[in-house]
Amino acid sequence: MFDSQTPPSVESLNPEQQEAVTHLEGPILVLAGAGSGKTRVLTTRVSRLIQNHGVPPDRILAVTFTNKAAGEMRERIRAQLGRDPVGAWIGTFHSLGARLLRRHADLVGWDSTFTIFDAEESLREIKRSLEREELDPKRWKPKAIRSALSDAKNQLISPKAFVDQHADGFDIFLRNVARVYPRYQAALRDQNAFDFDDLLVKPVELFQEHESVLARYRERFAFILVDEYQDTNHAQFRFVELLARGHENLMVVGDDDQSIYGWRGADVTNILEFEQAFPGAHTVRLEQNYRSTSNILAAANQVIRRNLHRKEKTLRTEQEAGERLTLVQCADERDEAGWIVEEIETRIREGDADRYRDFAILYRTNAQSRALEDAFRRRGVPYQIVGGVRFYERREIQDVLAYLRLISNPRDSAALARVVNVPRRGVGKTSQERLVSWAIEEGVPLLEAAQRADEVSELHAGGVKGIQRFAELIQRFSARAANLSVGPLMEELVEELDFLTHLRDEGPEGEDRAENVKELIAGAMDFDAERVEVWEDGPPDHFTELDLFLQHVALITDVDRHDPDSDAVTLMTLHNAKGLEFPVVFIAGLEDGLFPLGRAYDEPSQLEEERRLFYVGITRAKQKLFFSWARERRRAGDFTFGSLSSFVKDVPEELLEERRSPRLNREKAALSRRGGDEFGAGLRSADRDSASRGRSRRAPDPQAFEEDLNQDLPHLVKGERVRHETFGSGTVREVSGFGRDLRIVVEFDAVGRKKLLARYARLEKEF
DNA sequence: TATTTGGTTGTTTTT
DNA sequence: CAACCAAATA
Repeated sequence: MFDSQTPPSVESLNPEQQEAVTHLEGPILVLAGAGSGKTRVLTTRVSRLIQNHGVPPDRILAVTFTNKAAGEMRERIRAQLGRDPVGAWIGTFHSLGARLLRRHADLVGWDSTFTIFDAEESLREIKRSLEREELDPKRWKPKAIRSALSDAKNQLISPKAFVDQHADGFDIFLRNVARVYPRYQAALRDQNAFDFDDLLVKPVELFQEHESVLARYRERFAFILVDEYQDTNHAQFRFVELLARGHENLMVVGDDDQSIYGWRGADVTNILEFEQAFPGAHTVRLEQNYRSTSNILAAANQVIRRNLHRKEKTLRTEQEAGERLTLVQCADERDEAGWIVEEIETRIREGDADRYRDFAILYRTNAQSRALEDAFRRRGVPYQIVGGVRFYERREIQDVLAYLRLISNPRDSAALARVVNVPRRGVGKTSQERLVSWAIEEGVPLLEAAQRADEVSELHAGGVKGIQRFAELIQRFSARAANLSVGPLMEELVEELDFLTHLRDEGPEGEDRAENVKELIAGAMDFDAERVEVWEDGPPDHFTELDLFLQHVALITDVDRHDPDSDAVTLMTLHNAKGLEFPVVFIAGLEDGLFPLGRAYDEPSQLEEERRLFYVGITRAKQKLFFSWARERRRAGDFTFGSLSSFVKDVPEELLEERRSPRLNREKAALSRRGGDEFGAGLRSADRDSASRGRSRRAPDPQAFEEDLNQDLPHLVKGERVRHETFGSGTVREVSGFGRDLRIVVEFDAVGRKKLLARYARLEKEF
């Protein structure tokens, strides 16, 4: 579009875009609706700052939501400028945080060769902390603790502050979190590790506690731009605020209607109250959509206007109406998947010049990908799944990475624990425990203890040998890492461990695992440290390429790995679809209870977030949008009957074309032919398990399903008196959701307030 | 110490 | 219907 045209022209931009692009100094908020060309605005502004205003690229800081977006931004700026904006910092909050910490870790009490713990590793560490506090990980769910810790960190609440606040509080859960937090944080420090949240929190701490450092970066980053501002949390806000105060040359771009990360601490008020936080801020609204047909856009507008808490805006388009949206009713998730694949093939066959890569299927939960994947496999249609079981989270990948982590950071005990017995070295659980306690007694790092395993009297001879062999190997590779790049290093390591053979011996999945490791090595081979880190005056010599590689893989996401050039249908969650666009989009699983999720009915604000997610999904589509839902779906092992999502009911009828899957049509026809006698040989194999439960005998009428769903649940009303088997008598205080997800809050006379799922609680009315 | 078994648990969404 | 984990076995 721009090619290498310089200086970047603003003539092809609309007046609002021009206003944003040519804005020079002071705070500015760009409310950019979906598909309104915000990336173009961001890149053009950066290019112009450099080209027309002589701003040196290294005075610019741009924050994006994904690494991929950062890469694209840099690429487009390069295209506009005709050269790379050398020295400009463009990246995600997390990668920029990591970069800062590489330089200043010592100031916050860490070492610059720190390791980054992913969510899984941090969960293990929390378990260890729980055990050390003698709290039962069964009773206190590590995941719940992790999310509480994450919330605390995102609120910039330090361990000390958290303890002050909750250690003597009335909430037992928070009291326990207060016991774990300091332990957990100390464990991270001992291992010279940060978790994801620390990458945001610690830079803020760094700035707050070291004024001169802050002053330096304030001075340096004379222009700051933040994309997807609606999804920033408090820590991120502080990060930006600290840097921008003073010059306040801050441009934030976002859309409150696309705020979908509230559950992980994102705070919409950041965008809603930007003008208060930065008085005198200029505001520009981009409401002209360049992406979707007017039918699609009209649907999006109608859906989102049901939300009460938003900045009023309406997207416009000059595009023609295009096809109507299609709503398809299916029998179950297999039928749905089959129908989608079929439809894709039909559209390609009929040659609307569509390629596989023009299609995307979006869904609410990762679990839904399974049925879809099966259907694509069966039909031999190329697809790529983004998310779900993430590549870097696979066990074999994590194992190889754990070796590398330990090689790079000898204090990483978590990594040691993970692989000291992989492949088997005869070092079982008890040996490991003995080694750990010896290390603690002697006060030496775990890896040193491993080297001196022969001094640990309680260890068996075989164990000692295994441990020492392991420690020796790590040491040897640490030395190699200094002057060997990652690819070859990893290859040598895997070779030495005979890791691929080890994997292949494991069973049927072994070959796949071996392939994954090969892919990892291949990736490491073309790893280019320059992509991760730009050191103005060359990399300090205590960093190896390995260190940077590990940082890179810790922060890479699945969306980053999405390859838009391969000709395959994209399957991903609605969350992952943010910022992307496709000519044809399917939104699958549009049933109440699934999308919106049942528990979203607890809180109006949660329901609004779900609706924004739906809005994000709709606005991904350029030409054609499909909705699908299934009357029956297997979820968590058992069958669920569903009804059409209430969200779809907000889409005006005249925009919708309704269809049934061929299978439903056949069943319906068969049914009416037999005049209501539903017994028979006509059932297809997919129905058999449900038939065996005697369910598919019922007329497949959605209304009937709905009623059936509720029939054995008591009809409960606020204020009513009920009786529970164990809790005794109480009064109904709150009723939300319906069907399977009917939830109630009961104030019990004896035990107080409880949240219950009616499905399980077996409440009886009391008279 | 390693492997198998059986029971439990859980499904939002992710940097 | 997983995947994960603890206890029971080989």
